[in-house]
Amino acid sequence: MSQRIKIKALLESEQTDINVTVKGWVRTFRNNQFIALNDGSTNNNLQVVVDFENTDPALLKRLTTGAAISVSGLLVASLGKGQKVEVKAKEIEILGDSDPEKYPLQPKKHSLEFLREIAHLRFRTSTFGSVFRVRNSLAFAVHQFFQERGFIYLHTPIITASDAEGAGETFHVTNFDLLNPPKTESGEIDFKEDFFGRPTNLTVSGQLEGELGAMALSDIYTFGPTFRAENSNTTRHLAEFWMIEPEMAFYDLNDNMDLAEELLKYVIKYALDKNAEDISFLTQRLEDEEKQKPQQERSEMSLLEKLQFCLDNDFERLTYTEAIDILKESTPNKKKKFQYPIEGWGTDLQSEHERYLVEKHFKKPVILTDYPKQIKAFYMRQNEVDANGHETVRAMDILFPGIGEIVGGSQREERLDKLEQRMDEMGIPKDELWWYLDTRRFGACPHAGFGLGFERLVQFVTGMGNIRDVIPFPRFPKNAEF
RNA sequence: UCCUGAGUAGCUCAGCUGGUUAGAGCAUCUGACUGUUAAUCAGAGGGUCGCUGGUUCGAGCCCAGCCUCAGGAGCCA
Repeated sequence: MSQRIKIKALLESEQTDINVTVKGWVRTFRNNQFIALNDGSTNNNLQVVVDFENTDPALLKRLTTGAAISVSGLLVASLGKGQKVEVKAKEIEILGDSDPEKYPLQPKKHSLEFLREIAHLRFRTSTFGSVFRVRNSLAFAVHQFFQERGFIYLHTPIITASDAEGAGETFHVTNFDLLNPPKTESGEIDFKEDFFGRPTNLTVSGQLEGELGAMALSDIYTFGPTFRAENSNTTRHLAEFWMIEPEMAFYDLNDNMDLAEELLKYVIKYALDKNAEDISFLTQRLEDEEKQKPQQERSEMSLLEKLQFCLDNDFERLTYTEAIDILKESTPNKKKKFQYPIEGWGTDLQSEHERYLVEKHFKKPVILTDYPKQIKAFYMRQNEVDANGHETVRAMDILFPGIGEIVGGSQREERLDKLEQRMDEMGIPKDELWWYLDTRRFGACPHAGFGLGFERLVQFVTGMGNIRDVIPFPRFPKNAEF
């Protein structure tokens, strides 16, 4: 018996009239003779032709949607129009039956909402097959990008006692009996008795530890899961998501922006090359979906065009202050179309403002820098006070069309006195972060880094509207199934 | 968490101003056909109308509470 060949390789094969063995899952069985077989190696199905007149009817009945089968036969040029080659089956073995009365996936269109409820089976659909092949390519490309540039992949802890954002809602980690935790004499929970001897939580970011690595290895990156216990119910938030966080010694904010832009273009290019068929399928899927919408809400560019456009154009870079000026003078602001009118300098931009800048004004990815100090984290490097008395920090956010903030980063504050002063102002406990402050005591140097939300990147490249559809098993409020 | 909308067959939905046996398309099953591309044609089966309570002679429809989902907002990646 010939060895099993994956369908992707088989469809690309130049040879015909050879014996092959393929294994996969039945998508459809048409006309009692045509099996559309898929094994996940490609979005395309292989057509297997069954000689139904000389095949046991009992076997034909078991060729149902979802069944796992093994087929041996002759690879031949197809007589039909939909495909170049097909396999004339000589031998079919049912490896796993699939009861059509109970199998939830039908040979028809399903809503993404329904498929989310059967996330364990949705990999078997064309859409999710493509999404997760693209996700895989993007993850690989991230590693390749950094490895080519001599970055060290650093594993930062999942369980930590620190909270990098200062205020992010965290998931607690404990092995206490929650109904009966040890108490101190004053009646409070006694964390000295807990597993780690102190309160701990799942990490919200590997940044602080990443900085420690960069202060010796020069260029590091992390790529791992992070956790936020925020009750966010949106198409852009998850309780468990993957983040890429490079941290570079001797980088300033411009170097940081250059690297981030280069990374994004590199991984998008990689996916476009590697997953051309998947992205073309997803482009078509999105187009079909957009046809349902009124003309005004449809996007001007197709998914493929959007990705190509992103590669071909420099991201627009401007300061927060410049952005405020543009927004102040913008038509929607003057016509009072913004739900939150631009009042003046100092408040954070709302989603509608970011969308205006990216989707209407510049019509391309935008990097905003130098945000007001008050709305950003303690570790961002402080700028000199400007002529208008504005206090800003060396922060940068990359905004993408349809996604919003995809990257957030900054040049870090390396000056111990400035950093401590800021921590005091913001009520960050210095004693708990003694190890972080040590990097400013011993051989401090200018450095910078950013965080890239991996799922938001996958959303952008696949065109999927809901972030819950670009991670295999999404974690969000009231849901931890699978 | 807030705002808006939704929850009716396996899926996608319709169901009027409250009225007696709750419908369609697709899927499934049975039969026919056999080079199909989400095959086609004929027929059949399939429902705790999200849950709990209330109003009413009578509730899928009205009211209250709860649950879940979707879109938007906030928080952010």
